[in-house]
Amino acid sequence: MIFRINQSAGVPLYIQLMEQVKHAVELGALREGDQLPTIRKVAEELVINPNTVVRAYRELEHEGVLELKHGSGAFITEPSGKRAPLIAKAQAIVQSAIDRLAALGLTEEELRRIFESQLAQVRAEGRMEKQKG
Amino acid sequence: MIFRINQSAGVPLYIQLMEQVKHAVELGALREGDQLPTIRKVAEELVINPNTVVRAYRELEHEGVLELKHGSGAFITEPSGKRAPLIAKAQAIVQSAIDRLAALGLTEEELRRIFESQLAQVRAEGRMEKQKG
Amino acid sequence: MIFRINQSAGVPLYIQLMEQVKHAVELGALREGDQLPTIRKVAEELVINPNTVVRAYRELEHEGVLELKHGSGAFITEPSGKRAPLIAKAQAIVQSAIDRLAALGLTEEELRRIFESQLAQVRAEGRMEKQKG
Amino acid sequence: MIFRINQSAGVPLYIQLMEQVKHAVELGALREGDQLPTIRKVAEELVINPNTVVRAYRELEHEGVLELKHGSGAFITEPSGKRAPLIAKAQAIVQSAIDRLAALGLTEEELRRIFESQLAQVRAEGRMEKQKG
DNA sequence: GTGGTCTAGACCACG
DNA sequence: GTGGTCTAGACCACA
Repeated sequence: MIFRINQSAGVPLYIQLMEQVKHAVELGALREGDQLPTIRKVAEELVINPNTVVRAYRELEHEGVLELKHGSGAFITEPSGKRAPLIAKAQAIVQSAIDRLAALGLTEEELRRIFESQLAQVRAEGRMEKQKG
Repeated sequence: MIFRINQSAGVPLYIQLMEQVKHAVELGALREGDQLPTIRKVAEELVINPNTVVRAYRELEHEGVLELKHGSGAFITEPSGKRAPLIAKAQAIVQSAIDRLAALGLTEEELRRIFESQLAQVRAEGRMEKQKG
Repeated sequence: MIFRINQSAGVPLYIQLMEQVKHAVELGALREGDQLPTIRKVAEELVINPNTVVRAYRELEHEGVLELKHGSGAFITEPSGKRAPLIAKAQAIVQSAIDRLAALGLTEEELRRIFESQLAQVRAEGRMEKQKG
Repeated sequence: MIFRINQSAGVPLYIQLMEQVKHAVELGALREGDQLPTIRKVAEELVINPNTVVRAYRELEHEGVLELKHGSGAFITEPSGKRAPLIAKAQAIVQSAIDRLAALGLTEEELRRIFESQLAQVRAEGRMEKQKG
């Protein structure tokens, strides 16, 4: 697992780290029992505050994605490899939609706004899962 | 123009106001030269502090969406009514994609993560507009 | 006397009007006793609030540049045509300096900042006139 | 970086702060990556409200001069040290012109008006940079 | 510790 | 009546 961050993206660093772990888990790149790099190592590589990595790992632990074992490290807990094909399919759908939207000449910000507003609609209609299922 | 806010959404109020103005402009509901409700009126209607509205209007001014005229009011500057049909088409595309994704049983958060990661890819490949065109 | 204004320059409209009258007086285009266009006429031509013109004329009256005569109009009071050649010389000096600065590739904002900071220095050293002399 | 303000200059405090940061950047006194004093420290030193400093910093962020990093501070973004000698030359030109003008017996206000009108001419003729280059 | 958001309300400047 | 600036101070989020 190698992390990449964007210091000036507006997105909190710990969120960026969390997303990457989740993404890797969803794709099956990280599986149950796999060990994540140590907090110290991640912080050194990215030249960020160790507390930031601690926070990312803590939040992931709360979400049940990984488990922090004192003195031995952080390990993936979720048995989620089976979702990989489903995620792949979803990616294809999203990719196709974005391609069509980009062809319309929309900017990224507009696209994001439309996405969020349509999503809000679906949410309001209760047609969306809230927990994994 | 009537504003609606959600005090407990985690999203800053001034951002919510900004989004609504932008959205209205994109849809053509607000056109160049249209006057927005005064800062005080908005603040009173929503029962929020006028400074919060000031901030939303000022940021929109920075983005070139509106112009604040001292002593006379806030006016839309962007000539963007013609984008309405384009936006409508984009909404249809997004809606359809979200429907298919929701049917797969994905959660909102997963969907958002996939959307952002595919978007990042398109951005990296330079296939996306940065400014309105 | 024909006025021109820039609604979105950030500079108050009444200041813009004042500047134009003063400039015309300095150049000798307006002389003692000359009548200025009526407030109503100016307001109609520029499509601005008559109060704005009133304010410009009032401030100029305070500065002794013109005199408002009830029922008959606004008239230049200042006997300042003799400064015309001096102003012309000053314009030449400024023009030459600006040309050299523009050639250096400086932006307008940078130039203005440098101008103000050097001016502040001269002012601090007391080498500048405060009243006309 | 040490700030100085003039409470009774008519110029908004946040503008005064902005100018000083820009000036320091142009002169090379502040370089890319340099950290500015914290909002609270500036507010305490000048005995002004922290929000006023926030506004100055935020506007500078809009202009791309600095970057506010949540939780860690404000940092200069602009790579502009090489302009220092150019600015020094410009200052000399301006200083010389102002000296000659002051010798003519012009007041500060007249000088400023002439400066602005000649500048407007150069601008209209397109002989001036708009962006840094 | 940092910056980010928001409130409550004063006083000024512009049209 | 408009927007513009500033204060005093609370509470939250991030590193």
